[in-house]
Amino acid sequence: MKERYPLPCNIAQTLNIVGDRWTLLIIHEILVGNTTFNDIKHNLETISANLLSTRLKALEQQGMIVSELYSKHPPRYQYALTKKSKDLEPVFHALLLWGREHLDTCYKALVNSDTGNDVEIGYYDQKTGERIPQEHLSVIPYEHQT
Amino acid sequence: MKERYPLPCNIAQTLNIVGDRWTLLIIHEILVGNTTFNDIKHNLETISANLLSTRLKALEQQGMIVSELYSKHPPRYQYALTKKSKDLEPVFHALLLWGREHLDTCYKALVNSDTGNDVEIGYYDQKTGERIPQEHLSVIPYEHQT
DNA sequence: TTTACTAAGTTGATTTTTTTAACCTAGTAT
DNA sequence: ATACTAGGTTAAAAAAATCAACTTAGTAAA
Repeated sequence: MKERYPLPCNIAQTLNIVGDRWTLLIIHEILVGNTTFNDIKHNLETISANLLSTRLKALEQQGMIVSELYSKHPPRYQYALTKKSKDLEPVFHALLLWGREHLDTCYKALVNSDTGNDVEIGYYDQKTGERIPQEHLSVIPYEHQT
Repeated sequence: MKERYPLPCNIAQTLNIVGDRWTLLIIHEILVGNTTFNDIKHNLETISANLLSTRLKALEQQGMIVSELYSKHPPRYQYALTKKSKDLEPVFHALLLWGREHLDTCYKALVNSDTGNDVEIGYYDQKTGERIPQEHLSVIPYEHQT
């Protein structure tokens, strides 16, 4: 595995996996239910077949997706997300909300289906469940396992 | 402006602005306080000077950063984030947390500075302030302004 | 006052990635 | 028999990124 960003940083290392052109959009298509090669290809409109093929293979190698034969005769595949890529949802939501705020033309909103109100991202203490104000967030070095 | 991803999707349009190689990492460097050309360059290690130069110009055109002369003699510039790019913080936090969970070697953690506990991303209703469980989140089309 | 060094880049050549376009193999449908 | 669809592959061309050298203006040291 060649590393594009050889930096000791979660963000850089995460982008080594999902930061290639089209990759996040491909995962997002599968997430919203477009599971076959052509579904994805048609929805992403301008992606080329060979690049989609390359990306799907790389994602499978990374354990981000699995491909399964859903029809033997004729052979037809469909792609499914693993937990690893489903866990990107907050990234997608964060990008969507940024777009809602800052794009000239916004296409989607994230709402509370109970109230119809707009949703915002917040930070919560994993143990106490309490909401944490921005000022109390702290990025700390994490001594890692070898 | 040539659009890389010509799709009616907040995520694609947002990635048209910040999805180019190195771009998010450059913004992140400025966010953590590395404000001069060489600060950024040295911290990103393998980025080339011309690409950094190109990206900074594009980001300035997009209103993501501003450059200011901080020394007239000799002329020295430093880059600062605008609200537009500061609002990417949830994206960075989401990427960091994904890395914390899924990278083989994780470098950083996001904690509650009061308790030292790990932080997780959650969603709350903009009006009521209540926390919203995943199942009640809904992405809806947003009729946009011309 | 020549030499070396730093900040903040620019320029041009090379390499890597992406895109474009054509092609392929099964199987289906008409 | 002909056309069409799913799910790709291959090769060539174009675009983007990297590498290496160079620039300009100022500072510092000998």
